[in-house]
Amino acid sequence: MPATSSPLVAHLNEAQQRAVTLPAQHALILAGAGSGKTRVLTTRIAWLLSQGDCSPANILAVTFTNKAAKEMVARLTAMLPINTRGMWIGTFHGLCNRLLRAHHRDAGLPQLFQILDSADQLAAIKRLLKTLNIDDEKFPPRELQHFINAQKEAGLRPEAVEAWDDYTKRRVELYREYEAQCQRESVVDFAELLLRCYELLERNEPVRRHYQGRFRHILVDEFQDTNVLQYRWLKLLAGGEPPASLFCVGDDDQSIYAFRGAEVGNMRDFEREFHIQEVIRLEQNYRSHGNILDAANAIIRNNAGRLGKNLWTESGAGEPIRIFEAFEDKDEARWIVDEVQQLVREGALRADIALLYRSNAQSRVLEHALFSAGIPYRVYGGLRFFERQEIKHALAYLRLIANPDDDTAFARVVNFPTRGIGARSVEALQEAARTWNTSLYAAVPHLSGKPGTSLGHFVRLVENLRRDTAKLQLPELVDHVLDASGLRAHYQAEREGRERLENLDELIAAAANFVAEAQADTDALAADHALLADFLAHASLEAGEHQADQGMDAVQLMTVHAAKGLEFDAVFLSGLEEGLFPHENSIQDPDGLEEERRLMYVAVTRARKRLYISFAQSRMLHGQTRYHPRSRFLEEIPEGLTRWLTPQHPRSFAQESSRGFYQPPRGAFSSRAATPPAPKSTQELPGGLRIGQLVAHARFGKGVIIAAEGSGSDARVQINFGDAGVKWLLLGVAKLEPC
DNA sequence: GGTTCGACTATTTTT
DNA sequence: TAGTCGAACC
Repeated sequence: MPATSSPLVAHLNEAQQRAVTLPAQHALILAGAGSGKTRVLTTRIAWLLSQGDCSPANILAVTFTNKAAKEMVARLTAMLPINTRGMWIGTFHGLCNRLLRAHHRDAGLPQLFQILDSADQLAAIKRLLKTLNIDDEKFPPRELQHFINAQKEAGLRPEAVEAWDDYTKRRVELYREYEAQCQRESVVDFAELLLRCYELLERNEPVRRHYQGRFRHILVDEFQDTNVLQYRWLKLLAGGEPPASLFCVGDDDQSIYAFRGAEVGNMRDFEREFHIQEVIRLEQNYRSHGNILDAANAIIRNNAGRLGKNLWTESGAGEPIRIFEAFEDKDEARWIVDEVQQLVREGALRADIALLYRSNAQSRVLEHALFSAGIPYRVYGGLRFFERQEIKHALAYLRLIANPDDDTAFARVVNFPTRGIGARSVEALQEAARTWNTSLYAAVPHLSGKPGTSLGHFVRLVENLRRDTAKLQLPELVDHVLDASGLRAHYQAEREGRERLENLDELIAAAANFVAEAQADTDALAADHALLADFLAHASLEAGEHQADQGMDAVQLMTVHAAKGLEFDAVFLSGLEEGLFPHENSIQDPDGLEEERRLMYVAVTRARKRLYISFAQSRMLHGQTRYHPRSRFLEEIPEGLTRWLTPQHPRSFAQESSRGFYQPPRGAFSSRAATPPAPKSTQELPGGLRIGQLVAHARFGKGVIIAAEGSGSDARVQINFGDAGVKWLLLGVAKLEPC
């Protein structure tokens, strides 16, 4: 049967069909925003299976987020009558966890090893520094955490890190100590999951051969987001004899995670190293109207070194992009709220409207305006379920049941709820643990004298928990721990404890849910508390939903990063100002600026029908009023695509000079040095002057008009005379010559 | 052992 | 401005 006549691919466009029906070979699919990427990925799997020469067990599909993995499974289940159970579909971390559990001995880990999330890792590092008596001013824990993760993500163990200066040498030493601590405590951080798994496959030939033989087709989602180690991991798995087919889908233009190690260069490397003959481009967009796509294309064209791609659509041009200039951030927010209300009056669903911004701090003004207007809204970001304090406490007790040597968990709850074990006792215990080279838990018997008693109680509590829960089902186990640990009583006594108690109950529900899903899967439980360990891994690997009432029809607020992969009928993109978007920390560096531009590209392509872009002349930031010129990205949108809702002022001094030859000094965006707002009342200044104009003054020399206010005989302008400083001059008094 | 006060800091974030 | 964190204090 010819490929195109198969019902599986009949509804796909030509490029999609080509991608889906490729023979078993390596492939790179450049999938533009809204081009049906997930559809291609899932249909490809279905296609492979329908061809009859591979079984579900031969498929490995890798994603970055649990959400993406779940969606893939859901779509596949809808598409295929078969069960997806034999397939390995999951996140890099989830799959590595699975491999490490299955081969824990070969990987040098106990079966019930625990997974540290970022917060746990940071706590572990702080504890390490304390034990080693190291000044955390000189080695800031966060920075050290970043250093360690960066090494691991580059595939480097301490002995492989090149260190020339003393500072780096010292950090490498701490990396080594940190590793030893983790090993002692049987815990593994996120980066370690990947590195350990990579090393397992690399060093253990039978294991490697087994998986290389099993996975005939490896499919990768969001390939542009892979880091060095993830790419190596993929190469290793695909590098059997015969090799598996690597099917990578990605979009270099949507690479916005370089700051956390993503390596866009992997796409080029893949193309070269795997001799990809033909990169398939999915350029037909099914999401946005033409004007929006044209704007996105025009913006991203300013980036160098792209793999190249141009989005197009069959739907019409649609509406122009609306641009609004506000006096200050509050006005911007008010205007957005007015427009939102108008849209809702016209019948739009609030949930189809998104308010996007570059950084979280910007949400405050918007929330305030929405709240005042009584519009329901939902903010993405912030604490997630498994990151909540009370949940973390409960999990710490559960972790001690699974593994009492988990010092992070031990330290977290040894005195919570308080049971008279103060900092002194813990310090003494840490000292003992160090001398005897044991975990905190195991060090308790070594302590003699008075501090032993309350610590002894705690150890007995953990022992009892282990014993009493051995025969319990997971939800009952959790329930028992909440009571026996005193957590429930603690929050019951607390005034504001109501919500926390509800969350604890929610944890029991989550456990029940987990058991139900685990039973649906085949995996039988082997050791005691094995299911508990699985549940704990699940809690670490999947921090859960981003809060909030989902049911309600609410306007969606989020950062541009968080919006990646989502789409909305109407998108408001606010704060399009130099220093904010592009962010000032990225402006100096060409690569940073290109990543900001990709971020802008992502933002624009979120909109289906209507896109609003706004900026404010002044904005409250860090307790200071700051004046930012409008973003250069606005200038990159062709004029024919936009409609200014406010008069379009020419770009001012700072705007012109911030690009090209003149780099403003650092801090140029602070209130002192930059451009105050041009008041609406004096947009056209007397005498044919305008903001941004170069003028000459008899005493101060040449300068640029950067602001104006007042009218009539009161009209004043602010001029930046360079060396002579910034002055306010009365137009009626000062003699200014345009030049 | 818990509270309060002042200093400090301030993109983007999944696993 | 506002939120977090650590140290001093009760």
